[in-house]
Amino acid sequence: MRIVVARCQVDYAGRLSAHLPLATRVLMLKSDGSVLIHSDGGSYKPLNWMSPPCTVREGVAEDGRPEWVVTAGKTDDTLRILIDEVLHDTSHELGIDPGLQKDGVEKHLQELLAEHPATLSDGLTLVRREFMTAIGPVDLMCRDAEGLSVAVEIKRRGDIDGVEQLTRYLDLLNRDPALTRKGAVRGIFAAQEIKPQARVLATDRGIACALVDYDVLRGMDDGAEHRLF
Amino acid sequence: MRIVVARCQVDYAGRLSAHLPLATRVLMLKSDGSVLIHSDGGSYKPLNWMSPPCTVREGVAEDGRPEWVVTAGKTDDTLRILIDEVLHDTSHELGIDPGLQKDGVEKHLQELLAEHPATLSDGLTLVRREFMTAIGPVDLMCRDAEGLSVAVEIKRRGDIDGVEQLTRYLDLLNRDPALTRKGAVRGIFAAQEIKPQARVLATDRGIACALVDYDVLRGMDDGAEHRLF
DNA sequence: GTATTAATTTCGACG
DNA sequence: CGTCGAAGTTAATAC
Repeated sequence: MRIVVARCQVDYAGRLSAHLPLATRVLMLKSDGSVLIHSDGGSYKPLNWMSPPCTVREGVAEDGRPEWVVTAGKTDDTLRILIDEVLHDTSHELGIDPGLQKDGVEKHLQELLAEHPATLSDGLTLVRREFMTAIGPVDLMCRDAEGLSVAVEIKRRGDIDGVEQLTRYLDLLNRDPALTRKGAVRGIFAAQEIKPQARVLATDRGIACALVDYDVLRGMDDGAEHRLF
Repeated sequence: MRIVVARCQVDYAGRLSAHLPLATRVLMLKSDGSVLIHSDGGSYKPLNWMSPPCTVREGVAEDGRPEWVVTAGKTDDTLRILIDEVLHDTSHELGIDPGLQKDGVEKHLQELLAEHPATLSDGLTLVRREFMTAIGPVDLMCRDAEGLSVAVEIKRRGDIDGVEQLTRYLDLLNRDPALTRKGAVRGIFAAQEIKPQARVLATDRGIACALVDYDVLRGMDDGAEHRLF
């Protein structure tokens, strides 16, 4: 990993064209050839970058200033960094990283709701997780107290396309005589956060919305484990 | 901007929980308080980070090692960086960045197609760009050689949700007597790349697909400008 | 390897 | 200031 602080201009040509005027920035050159150009702000996204696999060629521009040309391996994307003044230049051996361990993403949410379906609607019991249909898997297929089938779509953030997805599933499921014997399949849209537009669309289509609290669910899970002893 | 290379452990608690085992990494501390933790690989995304606004508090862990605690302003997100050994530590004044100038995004695609609607379908002429409806603006509203209304949805990458979007527009537009006097409103799904599933869904719903070549369109635009002289 | 989906998405525009 | 849609999205996972 090489870290350079330099006054520079940058031009990118590839899927789009982009230009960075002369200013002081941090250039990160990773060992896989990838390059990141960071300013002192924004967020984790660099102002410009080149994704691996790619190679950096250090050359000299017409006016004699150093110019680094980064080219992608497969595509014809090109990143040109014209160096005006180098303020800092160091290299460090980092080694390979063991990587990030995550907990609390959508998969975990689905696991917890599969164990506690009644938190979505009273009397709900799980029939199957990842219930396969011709157009994809329904997150949870349940049955309510009256024996009616209920399809549950789970999102971390409930957006309009999640409602569309559940609608497609319901359209298909309601053509299945085995599922609709006692009545139409109901839909529940479950998420930690539901956008207003998504809620409106869901309600309009007769789909119930359920807000999910991950911490509460995890707490219930602990309780269940305790009761086993 | 402060750049630190250190052997460290990291723990994040917030929207999810995440952990990074002990390893050597690059820590970027931006002047707005945000922190990026980079390894020597991956892509432009850091292994872990904290978005601004946030504040870094440099403290000491129970065992005496330095521990940096980054807390978000509004939420209760917390990032803990336990420092095992500092290998490098420098600060640099970067100043505010003039920012990135882009060219070639969806807006430009829409501008070019508005000038050359016939490339989508023979005899097509533009009625209006950003034609407003109750559920949002239709990218291009056109008329074909027979005088029928044609709604065009433009995407850089044509995905299934783009087809859903156009379908919603068409449902609404086809209830407008002024538009449907000569017949139903047709739909054209235009994109630089159309995913197979999106194409199938569009075709199934009677929506035409049109592949758009940005470079060719830009070329036509140049030609048009030349012909003015 | 390809295609689909989630993401601590981030970022910009618009009402 | 929230909401909505695009992004050079990237990254993981299923097929």
